[in-house]
Amino acid sequence: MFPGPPAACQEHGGKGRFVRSVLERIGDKWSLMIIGSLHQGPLRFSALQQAIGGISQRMLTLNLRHLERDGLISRTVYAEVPPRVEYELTELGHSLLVPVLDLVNWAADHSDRIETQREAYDAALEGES
Amino acid sequence: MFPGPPAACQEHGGKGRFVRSVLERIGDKWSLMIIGSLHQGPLRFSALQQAIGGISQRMLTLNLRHLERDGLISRTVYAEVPPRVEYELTELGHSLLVPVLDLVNWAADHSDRIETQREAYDAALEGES
DNA sequence: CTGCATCCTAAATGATACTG
DNA sequence: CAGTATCATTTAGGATGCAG
Repeated sequence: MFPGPPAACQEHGGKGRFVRSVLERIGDKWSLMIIGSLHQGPLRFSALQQAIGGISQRMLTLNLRHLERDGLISRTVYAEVPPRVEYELTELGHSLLVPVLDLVNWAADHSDRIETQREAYDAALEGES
Repeated sequence: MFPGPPAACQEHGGKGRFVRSVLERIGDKWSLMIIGSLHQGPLRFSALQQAIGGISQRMLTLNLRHLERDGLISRTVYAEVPPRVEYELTELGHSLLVPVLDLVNWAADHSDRIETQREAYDAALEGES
């Protein structure tokens, strides 16, 4: 399943085979934000789309299926009109929520510093050319 | 810079504007693994490529530039023959390392359970069709 | 060894229209 | 409302060749 011959994350014993695919899922463009958006409880499809902002209906659907496949979120359909579908973190998803929120908080705490770094980097490039 | 009109991660005050771009960088397919691979100290280009496994030269170069631009890693060129280039986490990168390693450890701890979930999900789909 | 440039393919994503 | 399906576009990614 993994192309490279050497271990992906050798620091975690021999079972690192799947660690990589898990990281790839977590490292999806939207997964972190989806999981983070569900931290306070279940949300329905449209609410989730609003909370994330900028994600298309198609991408949200696809990513939700992926996360559901991995057992990180659950999908509940209510037989009503109009139909209502709620997504919620599973127990497994909640355990992932802890490190994910740490990461989101880190991003929030350091976002302006990174912004500064980017500007400095870009400015230095202009000076070279 | 962000398409969606509503706040990206509203749970973090008004400065959530850049949080999203930071999360997108962190959520890059390779960034997590690159940062994780540097946790024990500096690595040169080829060593990094081996440690990650499966990443092409081009992608590694590009991702390293991105991380360098964000001030997360530093690039040091040694004037030798053959040339040697070492990449190392900056102070900012080290602070990110903490939550990143938590995430990697989570992935390692739960990879087999997720693998099971995936198989169950796929099996259930076959039963439907 | 490092890494940039180029070409080319595969995958991700957006827009739109349509269905239960 | 919550999708699915399709098409068109963009982007990521790999392969190769060349340069410092």
